[in-house]
Amino acid sequence: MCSRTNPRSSRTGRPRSTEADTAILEATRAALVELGWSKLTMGDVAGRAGVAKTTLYRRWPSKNELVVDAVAVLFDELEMPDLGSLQADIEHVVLQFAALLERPETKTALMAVVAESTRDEPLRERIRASIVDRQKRLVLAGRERAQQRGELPPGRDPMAVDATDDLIFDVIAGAVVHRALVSAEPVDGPWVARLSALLVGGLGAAAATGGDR
Amino acid sequence: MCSRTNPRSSRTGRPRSTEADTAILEATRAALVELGWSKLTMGDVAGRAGVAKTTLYRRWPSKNELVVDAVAVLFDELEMPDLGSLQADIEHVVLQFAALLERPETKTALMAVVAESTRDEPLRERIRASIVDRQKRLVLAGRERAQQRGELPPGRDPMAVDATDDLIFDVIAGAVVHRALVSAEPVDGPWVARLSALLVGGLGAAAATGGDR
DNA sequence: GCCTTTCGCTACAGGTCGTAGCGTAACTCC
DNA sequence: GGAGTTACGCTACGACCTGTAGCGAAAGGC
Repeated sequence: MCSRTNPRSSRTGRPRSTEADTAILEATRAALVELGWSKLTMGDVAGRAGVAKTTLYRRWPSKNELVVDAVAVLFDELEMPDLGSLQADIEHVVLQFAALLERPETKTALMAVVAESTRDEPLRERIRASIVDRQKRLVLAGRERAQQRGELPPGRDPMAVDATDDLIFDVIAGAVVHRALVSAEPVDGPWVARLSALLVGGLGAAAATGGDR
Repeated sequence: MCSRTNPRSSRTGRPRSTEADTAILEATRAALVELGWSKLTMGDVAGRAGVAKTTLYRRWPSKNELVVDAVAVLFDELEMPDLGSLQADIEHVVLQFAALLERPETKTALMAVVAESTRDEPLRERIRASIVDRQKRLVLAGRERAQQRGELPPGRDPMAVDATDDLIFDVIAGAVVHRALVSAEPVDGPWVARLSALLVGGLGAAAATGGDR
């Protein structure tokens, strides 16, 4: 009833078990691997994690949010070392992303939660914050490096730069997801080389003709 | 027991009601609009269509296949008029595809069935045959026209041409889907212009430097 | 020690799935 | 026109999952 401005956990009472948290998320990933998204149930996850079903519902409102959190941590692996050229940077990050999509947990979960998010705005925001933004940072970093190297012209209009970043991100992430999940073909070296060549060529052509428009 | 080589329906007995077929598919789309993928149930669809639940199960093994068939007919609208240039053709087909993705039926259903298909090979094949191939034909037609116009060099190696078609398809379809469903930003004129400029530039650059490799 | 919150457990109503069984309707072949 | 075959609507059913409620016990802060 008093001032509760401090969101730093609830100061009093029994604290939530962090072990339970990690056990639940781990159990969720295991269930995704074995059962897939559609056959995964809250009761099953609770059993695997060794906790009561009510404990899950105290932390996550539904399967959707639980799975998002369980998969999101996998995206921490994504890194962006400087490989010396824009094309090399693109190829490296695409292969990393593809490896993530090859894992059965993400393969079955990612599209499913995105599908759910088309009718659930808070869920979409959760996905954006914990998964999408994490990928987008890599695009930003790669573009900035390419500009410093002189491979891309320095952006004058910040709006146009943002729009280009958005476009590149949608093209790369979309193409990889579509290749891996819709076409169901391998995202391997040759394909990635073609994709990055197309992108680098397209960016170069755009810069040569009209710039950032 | 006798020879049943003729697959032209089953010759004897009461034929299946084609009215029921169309009513069910229409009811499925209506349910997708109102309820979305996850809350759509077989019983609900049966009620809307005015048929018994058992009638649904006699035709479709599960919700997945039913929804694929219900959404697939929408992709018949996709057409590919010759607009005179590769870039114009790309922009037109992308805007058409985007309009399809804006519809609530497809928005909620498409990603969901693809997610299911990652663990269901027959379902993936059904999606490929009734939805994906229908889109892919447009890419083929656009590429051939561009070659006839001289915008793209004639492909010598058929394997390389196929690979390029696949790449373009994954890039276009993937980018549009990602933009519309993941980024949740509008696929409007300016964005489409940027995307097609990137593609045309990339294809031109690839042709100029190394060709189809 | 008192208060607060979490935990595991059980039980429960509500809803969905997918099937079985029945009598009836529609159509083909003889 | 009758026999055979298949589809239809209807009801009922067991199995499963959801999400919540209520309980006593446990684990922290003050």
